[in-house]
Amino acid sequence: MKAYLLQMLKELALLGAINNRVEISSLELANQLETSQQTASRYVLELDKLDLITREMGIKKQLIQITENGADILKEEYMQYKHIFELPQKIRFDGHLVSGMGEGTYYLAQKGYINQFHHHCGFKPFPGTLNVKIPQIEKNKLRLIKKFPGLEIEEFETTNRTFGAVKCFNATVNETECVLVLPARGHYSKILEFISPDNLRKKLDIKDGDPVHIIINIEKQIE
Amino acid sequence: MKAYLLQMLKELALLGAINNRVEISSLELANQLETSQQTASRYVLELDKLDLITREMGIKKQLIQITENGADILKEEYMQYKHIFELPQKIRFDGHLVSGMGEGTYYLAQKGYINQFHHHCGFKPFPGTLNVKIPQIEKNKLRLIKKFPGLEIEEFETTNRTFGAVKCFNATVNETECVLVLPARGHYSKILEFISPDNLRKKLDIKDGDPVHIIINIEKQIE
DNA sequence: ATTACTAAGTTACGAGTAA
DNA sequence: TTTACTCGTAACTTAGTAA
Repeated sequence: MKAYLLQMLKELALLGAINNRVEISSLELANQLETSQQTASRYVLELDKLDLITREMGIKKQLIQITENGADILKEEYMQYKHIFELPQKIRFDGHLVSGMGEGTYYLAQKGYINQFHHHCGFKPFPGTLNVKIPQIEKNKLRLIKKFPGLEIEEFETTNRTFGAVKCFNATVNETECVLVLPARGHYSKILEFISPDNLRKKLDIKDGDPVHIIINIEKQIE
Repeated sequence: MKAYLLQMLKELALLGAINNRVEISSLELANQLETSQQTASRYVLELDKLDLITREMGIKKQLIQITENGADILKEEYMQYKHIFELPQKIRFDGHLVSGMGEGTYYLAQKGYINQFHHHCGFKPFPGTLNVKIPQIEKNKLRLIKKFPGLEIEEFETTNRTFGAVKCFNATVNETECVLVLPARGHYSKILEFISPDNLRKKLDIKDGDPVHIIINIEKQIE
């Protein structure tokens, strides 16, 4: 997202456009942003196109309201600032247990991962990940987590293929300590994968669909 | 300030550059910001020129630290987001009493102001403002206050000159209710002016140099 | 490896203006 | 009054490089 559009979105939020439609002309917006009416108008059109705001044409002025997508972007921004100025905090997710397709087992059978996990985390992971699906709305938290260094497990190659780098964060699932593993690059999945020396599914005594509460510690690194 | 520079400044803050020098190459910054190495390099130069960061050239990479000016800008941004998502909050200042140059008395002798104050605030202001000097570091709070609508007293003209619009906010000075008056446009002064139906200086029993504690209510409008 | 210059390409801006 | 188009110009970006 372009930085200048974020600026405008924030301005609209300050004017109360998150929970209400706000009646504001492009000229008024231009004055707030110290730009021209034309540019403000263009920004509004761009935000609309990106589905970050909705517009209706009022009798004279336009009525603008920020969409959920738009509010999500601002929330993420807010969380970033919070992390800059507030004490390091934990990030919470509510999700529910799902079955992996066995990929976890496949990956955790790779020596390249096992050895690095053992070296950095001090345990040999149970062969298989605990998979938790998180709601779409939490995706901004995920993006935030990825901004933090965590503990990086380097990529490696076998004779067959390359295994990408992953990032690890200390976490708890239903108050039980374990380690979140995220791909270091690439896209966001709605499935979080956790590893542990134990069989987490048994230890937690949970089955598919059960709600789980996750806390990710983004500050303290493993070891 | 340009929106894209703010973005970079925030990125540096997330990397811990507010309280420490951070060793980071322009290429690494470029990857974080999803732009080119050249652009990241240019941003760094611009931020340095604006005195928002300091730089040293390390053995290979540059060492970057955010200056107080830079941190102030980020803090203000943070406060804006806070106001978007948190419950309306009051803004506090600590300052000390100073003498006006008699301008307050002059302005408050103008019918154009008196009538509008009376109409909107329900009282005839005591002829003279209470002037409080606030520290330089609080200037970002002032900028934030100005983002809120408050109650606007319109500009008016006399035969001699034009008197600019002002914004009013409910406030307390040492727990005594009064009204903050700020010029609606133009620059920030380090002197806050308060009006009240009473002679505040007598009512509060304070003299020049005495510390005063101010709370500004940016949400609730007068009447 | 770095940083950062130049030059050319791309995008954004806003005056003028229509609807 | 509005919103938003066109289009000339200003600003920003980046490939190619030098140091």
